[in-house]
Amino acid sequence: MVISVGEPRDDVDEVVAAWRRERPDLDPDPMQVMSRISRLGRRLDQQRSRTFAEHDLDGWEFDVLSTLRRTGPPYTLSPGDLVRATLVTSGTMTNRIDRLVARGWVARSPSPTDRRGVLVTLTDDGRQVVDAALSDLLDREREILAILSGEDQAGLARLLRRVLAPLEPDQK
Amino acid sequence: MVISVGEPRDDVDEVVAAWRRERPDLDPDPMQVMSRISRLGRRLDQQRSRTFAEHDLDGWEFDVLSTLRRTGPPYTLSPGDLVRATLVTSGTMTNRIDRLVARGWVARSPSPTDRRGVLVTLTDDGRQVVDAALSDLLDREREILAILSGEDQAGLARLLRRVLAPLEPDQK
DNA sequence: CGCCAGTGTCTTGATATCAAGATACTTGAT
DNA sequence: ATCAAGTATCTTGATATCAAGACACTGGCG
Repeated sequence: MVISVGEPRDDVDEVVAAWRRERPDLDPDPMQVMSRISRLGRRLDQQRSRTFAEHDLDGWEFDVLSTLRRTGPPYTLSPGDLVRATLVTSGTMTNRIDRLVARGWVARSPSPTDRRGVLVTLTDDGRQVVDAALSDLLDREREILAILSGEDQAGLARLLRRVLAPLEPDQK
Repeated sequence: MVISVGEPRDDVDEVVAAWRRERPDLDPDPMQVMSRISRLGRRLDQQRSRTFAEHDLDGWEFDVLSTLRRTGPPYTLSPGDLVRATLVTSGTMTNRIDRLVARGWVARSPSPTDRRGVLVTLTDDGRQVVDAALSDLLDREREILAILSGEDQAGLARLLRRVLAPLEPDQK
């Protein structure tokens, strides 16, 4: 993989160069993509934490509240729906819902159609918090992406979609 | 952002469409990139865990051992170097080194030049484990990326580098 | 109608992580 | 030579997460 003149050099370039030196028998090219996705995931999480701190909100809280918010009125999903949307285990979701109930941002109620089931509903307070935080989050994300042209952003999204789609279970 | 015919539709497309409906006052385009990076980060972690399980290795163990391995002989770094390379806190790294010492994969020794300092060195066992795991990891990553042409992989790496570089501290 | 494999949620116990701070040492300025 | 500020590592206490399993209920099939 050739790095054209004028491109910034980042930590992953150093890592790949080091592997070429130490393990010349292997081709480290996949890291050019994979390590950057990992590192970006962590850096973006750090950014998100900083943005949400201004709203007294944790990243995981936003994940749950925003999932409920974007479904539209009556802002209700089952714990199982939330598990599938957020890539955490069921035990983790039980714990998260407990804490969001304690904060007054969601309410639990029994499902009227399935006696094993529970419904989780966003409260008015919860909706206000997530609405304000989302606006700030998008502003901050837009700033980070401003280094790319609109076309490059769209191209990046398209390439990421193609890699991600086969990794998501139950395709349509 | 227009989705051309023939592109796969993924969960993030659904999320973005939902936000356009529920918050038409906001532009959710940044999510097309940011949410996919987050989700890919988690999915790739899951893949890595499965690959490493065959080597009785955890993802965090690989992160530390591989950082030492790629520096070349004598495979030695300070805890501080490892902290900076792996994006975890110093307390976490102390704990990780403790466990790797217990496993016999690294050894601690006092720094000869700084009496506050410690040196962490990969053992022969540690080197064998990380060498075998790296080969498998790259094979698996190559399979996942095979959905893209070589050119698209290089283009994706280039776009990711441009987004990541400004988020890494102390640029050169 | 009654059974049983499957499903939805929660509980338990172990563990990895972080933030904040303690401790010991180094470095540079005076 | 001394001191203050900075640096490197480790400790502490709180917390979020996961894997595995318990429990109650559902829905299809004989």
